[in-house]
Amino acid sequence: MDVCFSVMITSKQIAEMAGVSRGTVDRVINNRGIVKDSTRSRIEKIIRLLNYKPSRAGKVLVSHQKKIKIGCIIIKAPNPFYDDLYRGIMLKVEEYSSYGIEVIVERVDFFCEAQCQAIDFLLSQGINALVIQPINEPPVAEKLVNLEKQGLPVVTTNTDIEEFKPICHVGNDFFTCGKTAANLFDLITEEKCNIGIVTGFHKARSHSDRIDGFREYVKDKPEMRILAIEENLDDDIESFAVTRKLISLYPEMDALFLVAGGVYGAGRALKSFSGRRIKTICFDDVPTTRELIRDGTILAAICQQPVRQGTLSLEVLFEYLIDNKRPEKDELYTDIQIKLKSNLDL
Amino acid sequence: MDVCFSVMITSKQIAEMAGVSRGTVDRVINNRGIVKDSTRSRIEKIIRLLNYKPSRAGKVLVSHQKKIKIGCIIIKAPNPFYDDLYRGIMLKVEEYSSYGIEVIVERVDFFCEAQCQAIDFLLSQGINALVIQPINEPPVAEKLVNLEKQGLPVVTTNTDIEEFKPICHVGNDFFTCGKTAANLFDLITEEKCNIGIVTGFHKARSHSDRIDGFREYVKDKPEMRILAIEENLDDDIESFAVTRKLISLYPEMDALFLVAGGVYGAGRALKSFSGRRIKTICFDDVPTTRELIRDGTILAAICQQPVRQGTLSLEVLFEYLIDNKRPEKDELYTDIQIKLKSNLDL
DNA sequence: CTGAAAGCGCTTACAG
DNA sequence: CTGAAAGCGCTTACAG
Repeated sequence: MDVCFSVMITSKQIAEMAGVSRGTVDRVINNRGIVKDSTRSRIEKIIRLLNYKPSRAGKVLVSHQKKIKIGCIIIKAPNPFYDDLYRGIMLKVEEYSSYGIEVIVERVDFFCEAQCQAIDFLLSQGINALVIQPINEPPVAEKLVNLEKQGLPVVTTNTDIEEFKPICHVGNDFFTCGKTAANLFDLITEEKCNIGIVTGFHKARSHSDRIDGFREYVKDKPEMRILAIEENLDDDIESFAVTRKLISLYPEMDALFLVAGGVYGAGRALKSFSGRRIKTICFDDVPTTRELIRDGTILAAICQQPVRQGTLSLEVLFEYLIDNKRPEKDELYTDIQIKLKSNLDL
Repeated sequence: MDVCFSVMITSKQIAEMAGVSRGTVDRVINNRGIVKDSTRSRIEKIIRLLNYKPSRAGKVLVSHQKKIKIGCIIIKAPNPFYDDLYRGIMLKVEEYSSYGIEVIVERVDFFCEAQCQAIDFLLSQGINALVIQPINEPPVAEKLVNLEKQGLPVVTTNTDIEEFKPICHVGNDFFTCGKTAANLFDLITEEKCNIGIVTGFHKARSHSDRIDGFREYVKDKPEMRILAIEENLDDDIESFAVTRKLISLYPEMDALFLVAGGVYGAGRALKSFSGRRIKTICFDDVPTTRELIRDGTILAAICQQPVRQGTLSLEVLFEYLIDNKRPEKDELYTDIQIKLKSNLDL
């Protein structure tokens, strides 16, 4: 029988053992102020010996005297995917507000200027840290670079931005997502398929990364052929049109890879060709997609845990502000989940 | 632009506004002691108005005066799956010990008596709550029933036990797991397959639930045929033997469903028939299985997030002890994850 | 270079 | 029925 006990040590105990005050122990632990070398090493030895870890609760309580504020900026758009990210953030907002940490959440339109304004507004509110789902434009990057210069930690969530390095990016490994999609096509078509691809924007990195990952996988599979790639601008009407075009143009097409938005429109297009059987895989779990999976139009969705992305982003900043700890990696990826009809509802 | 502010309210503020002491506010919030009806309703109104939520940090700090102890009993066995559950538990143990909550973790052999002894030991240590991965035997159930009678909350994790109702069971929906396996076979075999099944124990509920879920899915698919079900007693050597037997006995077998342990043994059997191509799906992500997925012997593993099961179990008890809050559901299921070669390493 | 005191938000005896 | 005080573990001025 293996037993493991965990007992709590407090800074008071450390202080008593070292024959000093708690203030001095604090100075050693957090490297503030000057401590005589001999006392410092005596205290450090005891800390190591007892594996002392300061109480989170105590720290949080003190932090309340500092009136910590965290700002969040996420994109406002009719896509219910964004609601999940928002939900994840709000879960933590509630928790943290009970910890005495104020959070200000802004949902802004998909415009560069709107996002810049939101940043300025949050600054005027005196935030100490920022979570942002950034629009990939130079003016936004510039503002973020300035924030970090002022020592204000920034976490980017869900999407990345060039020309700026946050303390941590929380998101999804788009390349591996694309590879996973190809892996799944491989299995469900027994390595032989003629694939049509409908992407959102050629220029959107998240979309092109998924396609790159997909290509990486199929490059060793001569019988998995990519017929064509079309753009749907993440728009359902456009998606309907280009998907129909692909299906008519390529009678041999038996697989459809939906890289981005417009899944509903593509689904409608698929249904309008009732004679054709086209195996389809898409990304992200939104209500209209669920419906298409249930009725068999789409076989699988590859999902990225948007709720988790929201909560994780705030957790990173919490650790940074309260425990003064940077995340271990500068990229934190959520799981790549494959959802079929059977494991859709959980 | 939508903005959402979250500001913290304290019991001190409530007290001031209601013109009472913090003690009285506490009495109202936690229903302890008697409060004059008029003061109570005045305080309650303010609490509702400001949406007051007591500070977690404050509560945790107070709880330290009560010396809370949580006991954990998990099964000790050479299966690395159990190490993941242990790891999940240890993650929270570290966190909670910094909160002043003591946790005692015991890993005990897969024997009814060993588990009963472990329960007695933890009781003698004065635990206030228990997490257990129970062995499904009446003596264990009896002990657990007694604990709950004494008001000691119990959470079962990973596996269930009959004749005892915990405040919450954290685990996996085995039935839906089985359905998902069948769904995946459906996709990768284009609805036509002759399936051999190798289970662990016919009597183990988790194993038979998976098979029931599987059957539920294939019952509408006349071309997905189950050829036979064999037991491998979760043992690799036995697994090797029965898998070989199935493959030789059924030349038409082109799919293999591995329901429980012994995946490595079954993998070796598959490799020994190099001429046959048998599509194989199994459960759980352990090192030997990863190897078989990488080399293509196994196409997919359906996984149950054992680490998450460990952390979640302790989180439930934490909420119960600190916030006096029961979990919303009495069954908390972790996600059903499908892992292929491409999304195995994350 | 170091210590004593006050305070973060909550609950727990105790006093009235 | 209600209030004042002490204390949980930590950090922050302030004093020496």
